[in-house]
Amino acid sequence: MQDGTFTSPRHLCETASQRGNAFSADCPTRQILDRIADKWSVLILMILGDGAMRFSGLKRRIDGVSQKMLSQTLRSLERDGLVLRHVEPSVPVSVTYSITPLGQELVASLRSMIDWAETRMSDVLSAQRAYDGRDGASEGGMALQRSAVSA
Amino acid sequence: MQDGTFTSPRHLCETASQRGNAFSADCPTRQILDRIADKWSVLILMILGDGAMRFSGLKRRIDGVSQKMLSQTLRSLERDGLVLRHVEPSVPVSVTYSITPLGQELVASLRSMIDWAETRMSDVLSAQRAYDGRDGASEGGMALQRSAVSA
DNA sequence: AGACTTGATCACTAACGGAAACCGAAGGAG
DNA sequence: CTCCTTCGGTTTCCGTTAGTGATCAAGTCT
Repeated sequence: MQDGTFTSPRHLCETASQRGNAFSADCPTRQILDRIADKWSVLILMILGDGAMRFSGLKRRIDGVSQKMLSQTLRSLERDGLVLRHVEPSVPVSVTYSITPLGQELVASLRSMIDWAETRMSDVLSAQRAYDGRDGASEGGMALQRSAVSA
Repeated sequence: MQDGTFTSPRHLCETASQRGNAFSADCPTRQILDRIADKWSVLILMILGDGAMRFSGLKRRIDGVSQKMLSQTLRSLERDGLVLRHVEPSVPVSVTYSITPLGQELVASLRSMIDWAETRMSDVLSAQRAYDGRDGASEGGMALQRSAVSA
């Protein structure tokens, strides 16, 4: 039965083509997707897309991020070539982060994603309320629904 | 000192404005961002953006996803009003998932994000290789670098 | 009856994420 | 000199979550 896991087409990815395929599990694109499809990465890139900023500035701007996640995410983004880290050996060390051209390309897509989330927020919220209120109501004949198995 | 955490501007969000602000921790947009900034959500929405598909079809198409994560992610997306779930009480139950107009809007942004990831994959990979090889090389005077504390 | 299909769920483990402590260098107060 | 502070982190502890494999329920075919 588990053999079925491997019968799916591996798609072409590690072949000569320079283009990745996010749907194939072993394609590096999948790792990259997992990295950039991250709450903190998106917010950091969005901010740095508007200009360089110091560590403490990012922490102040991104409400609710912990030092650990901020430095960890910044290091990932630096490793991926999306942000630059500049250390100023001043009195107390001052570290400035900026975005690379490669990262700037990505920011454009992310911006439209955030824009969608901010404008459609209320639609999503009402959909959630509708979904949460649908269960246990006047539905009587749906034997194959999720509620039928929950016992 | 910890009071500083709360001195940051809460931005306007739960006010009269219908528009969210992803940078404020208590704005619903943040939750929505966390939901859609997810590997599996992105891949599912991308596929459903091309047309409806059954559970097993999605599982076959998205290489490496488990049944649990697939049904779990699909239910989240359904709750958020991004996908529709249609149960066909046929011989073995057949469940078809399709995208909503709201979800279709989002797919456009996601597509450009994936497109970036697939085309820039090699750039990111070479940046990663450069970053991983930078440590322990001919750097002699960088006392404030990360390597100084790693001992 | 036994095996198989489809979609969902359970038990369990590995990894993630947050709070807070600690660090290391430099500067100032007492 | 010792204590305390700032900046940019790292480490530790621990709860939550993601992820895997096995299982389940219903129904059909052999």
